[in-house]
This record gives sequence, structure tokens and C-alpha cells, in this order.
Amino acid sequence: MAFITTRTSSTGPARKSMPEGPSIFILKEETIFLEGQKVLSSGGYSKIDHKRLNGKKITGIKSWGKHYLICFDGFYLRIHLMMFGSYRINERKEGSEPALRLVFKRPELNFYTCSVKMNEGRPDEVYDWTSDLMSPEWNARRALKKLRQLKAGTGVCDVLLDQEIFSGSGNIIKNEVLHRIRVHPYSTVDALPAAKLRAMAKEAPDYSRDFYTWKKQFVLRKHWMIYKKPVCGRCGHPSEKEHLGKGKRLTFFCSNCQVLYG
DNA sequence: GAAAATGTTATCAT
DNA sequence: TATGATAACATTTT
Repeated sequence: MAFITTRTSSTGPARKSMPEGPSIFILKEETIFLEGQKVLSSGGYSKIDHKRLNGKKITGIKSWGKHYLICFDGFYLRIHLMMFGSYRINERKEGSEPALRLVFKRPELNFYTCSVKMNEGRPDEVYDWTSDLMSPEWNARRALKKLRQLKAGTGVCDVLLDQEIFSGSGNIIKNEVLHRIRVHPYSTVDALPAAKLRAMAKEAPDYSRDFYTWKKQFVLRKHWMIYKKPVCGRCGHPSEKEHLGKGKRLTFFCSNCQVLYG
């Protein structure tokens, strides 16, 4: 067990937490080496059938939006980090019981404060990979089609958090994409010109890619143009913030740069 | 130390 | 029935 270390979050290297799609994609990359490995033991407080995992070989490590998927023959685990979830690879978080601990011959994988579900079948039967912003199968045309099918009056804030359309987008991505395409968060989707819809379908995956790159370099927040910024990163105009949309999520915007439609 | 927050789902009220 | 408000879950940062 000498390879297992414990670290406090303050002294640890990267904070392995906080979940929007790109962060989950990074988690997938960090653990893809587990494919083909056998689970020696499974534990943690999550109420899944841990015994079922013993001796089972991982057939795939996947992600869809904010879902992290550990696949086995005939079933898979779906882990969602929610708002406060975190994970450690080859480490244990001090003073925390994991929701899930998978022990392998070499590494150990720990998940904390998250939702763990065991589902039957294969992810391919359930997930539409073309809506995953980080997937090579992402399909902007399909997103545009879904955007056009929304009922009138749907807000742009809600749409950019809709996991069926922009799987993996979270509040940061929402804020930054609206700022990039210069759309005011009060706008409704049906009122957007076609060019703005196309811009949304382009920038959502583009910003997600940037998020991914910057997050890996630990410079994500340095690049925020509007999210949590007192002034607009483009024009310097003082920014505003309001709790908007169905979830009343904090939304930052520049009323100078971002145009209201609808 | 209170408040807020990179999220979702269940339940109750209207 | 459908929509919406609210609760619930639990951790770290500001």
C-alpha cells in the first residue's frame, strides 16, 4: 500500500474536483489506463452491489457530458460528481469516506461526495454521443435541429445548461459562450438570428475545448472573460450579474457587448 | 463564520 | 397534467 498517499487539498497538486464536461473528460483520460484491468475489491458508502464488481474486468472507461462511466460486461457504473464531488487516483482524501473505492492490482481509484449508479446494459444503448460537447462525435447540425424544436420563449440560459442538447455544459460554459457570441442572457432562443444559433452551436464545443486545455494547464480562471469578472474582458464595461433561468444560476454579462434578442 | 457555488433529482404546491 | 418552487444531498472557497 506504499503507493497510496494522503494529501490535504491545500497541499495537493491539482484539485481533482468541480465538474463540467471538460473536467470529466480529463478524468476519463487520466483513468483510461484502467481499461482491461480487474477490480480486486470495491467499497465505499454508495449503495451499489459492490460484490458484483469483484474480479470483473473493466471493458471501457467513457464519459458523456458530466457522466463518468466505468463499463463492465453487461453493466456499467455511472458516476456523477454533482456540485461537490471529487476524486483521487492513487491517493486517499484525508478525513473522508469515499462513495466508491475501486482497488486494482496497481492503482486505486476513490470517488467522494458523488452519485454512483449501477446500470444494466451498455452506455451505447442509452447515450447519444453526438450531443456530448467533448466527443469526436459531437454534431452541431443535430444541436441546431434541437434548438429549432424548442418551444417558443425558452431562454438561452436554460438551453446552454440543457444536457440533452449541450451535454457537459455547465454554468461557466454557459456564461462564457453567451459572452463569446455576444448574446444577452435575457434572450430567448426563438428570437436569435440563424447566425447566432450557428455561433452558439460552434462556440459551445470550441469553448469546451479551451476549457479543457486551460484546465489542464491550471489557467482556467485566468481566461474567464465574463464569469466572475467585475468588468467585461472584451470592452472593459462594468459587468452585471443576476440569477437567471430555471435553476436561477448566477449569470454574468456585459450589457455593452451582449445584444438582447426577443 | 456565513454565504455561495463548475449540479441534479424528488417532492410538494399551484 | 403540467409547471414551478422548494428541499435534499454535501464540500470547499470567498
